Amino acid sequence: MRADAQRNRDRLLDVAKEVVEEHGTQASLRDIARRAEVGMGTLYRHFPTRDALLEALLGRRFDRLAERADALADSREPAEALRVWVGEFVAGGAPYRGINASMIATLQDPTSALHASCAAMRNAGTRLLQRAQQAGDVRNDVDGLDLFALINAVGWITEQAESIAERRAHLVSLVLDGLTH
Amino acid sequence: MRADAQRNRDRLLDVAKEVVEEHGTQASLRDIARRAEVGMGTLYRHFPTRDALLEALLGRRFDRLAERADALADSREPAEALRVWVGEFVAGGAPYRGINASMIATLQDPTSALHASCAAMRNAGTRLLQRAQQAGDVRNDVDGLDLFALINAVGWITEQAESIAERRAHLVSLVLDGLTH
DNA sequence: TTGACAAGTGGAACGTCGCTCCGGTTATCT
DNA sequence: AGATAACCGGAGCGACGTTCCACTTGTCAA
Repeated sequence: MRADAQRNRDRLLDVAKEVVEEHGTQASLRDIARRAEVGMGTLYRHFPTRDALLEALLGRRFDRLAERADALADSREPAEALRVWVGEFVAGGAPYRGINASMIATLQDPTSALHASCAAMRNAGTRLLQRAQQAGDVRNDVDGLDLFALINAVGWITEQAESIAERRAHLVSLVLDGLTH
Repeated sequence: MRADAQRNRDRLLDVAKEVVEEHGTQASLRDIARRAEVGMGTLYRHFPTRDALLEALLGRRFDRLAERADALADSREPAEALRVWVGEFVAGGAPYRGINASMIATLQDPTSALHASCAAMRNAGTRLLQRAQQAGDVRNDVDGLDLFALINAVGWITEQAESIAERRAHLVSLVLDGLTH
């Protein structure tokens, strides 16, 4: 990649991070290009779809959550590991409004640039869940998709209203209690 | 109201119902006007905001859910009444994609045309919850907002993916079990 | 060092949207 | 029948996502 292209790419990512934290994953692409002092063509050259841009922003976050799940599996009791991970999952999505909707959309679209890292993260969560089930801590009629659906649901609702966001930990706790024996 | 105005209003509502069921609460207003064979001015004259249009479409639905809560309170055991109502709440929102987001937004904006009927419905749900708590069926560290948040969260997630929608009843059941002793 | 050219760029253009506004039309009442 | 208030359609504005292409510039071989 040419040096000027690399500069523009870096600059776009910096600005995109800022704008997405401010306006969510539905932020205006034009606005991002404008703030990066770059034409629309340049933005689209580097990130042909909105997902491609989000992938660069969120992919690492997903990877880190997947790693975190594995680390917790090694260091904590099954039920507690699951609890901690879910808490971090929900809290971690907070700064990026719309991230939960993006995750669900991504997971259904195998062509999405985010698909792989998102699926890997979901699988890591599933492993934590199964471990807790084998330990007898979690009821057996729950699978990874149930877990993923519920934690995204709670993540989503906590970004809809400040009064609900304040209860994030409580809502997570209520839902997890429903999964626990 | 003049006869022609009434005709246009009725026609707009018919078409809006159709289009919203097809495209969700974020449906294009221009599209609604077009399909109703009416100008944008006419649409905005009758429904000055998107909420005003939704109010006409969804208000009755909310009222009916509120009444339903009261009826269930009279005819069922507290825990079962809550369970049935929550199930109907979540299932009933299914045909209108985006309804859960609209409800949360509406509830935070007292100027919204939908605010009153939405708040009334939430209060009806809260009464069912409190009744179940007094009967000792539901844990006491849950309030009406927790309940409302959770059922909207589940409602929302079930409109995000067909594979999740299939599990609607199961997810509702998991969440309710978390509230139950 | 220089020249050719692939790689990279910016922004105009198109069709969409929500929303406002207004000149023309028409139902209704006297 | 005529006046008039209510009602109408759609043009216009500034935003959006996305595509496209004429122009500029970094790079590398000669």
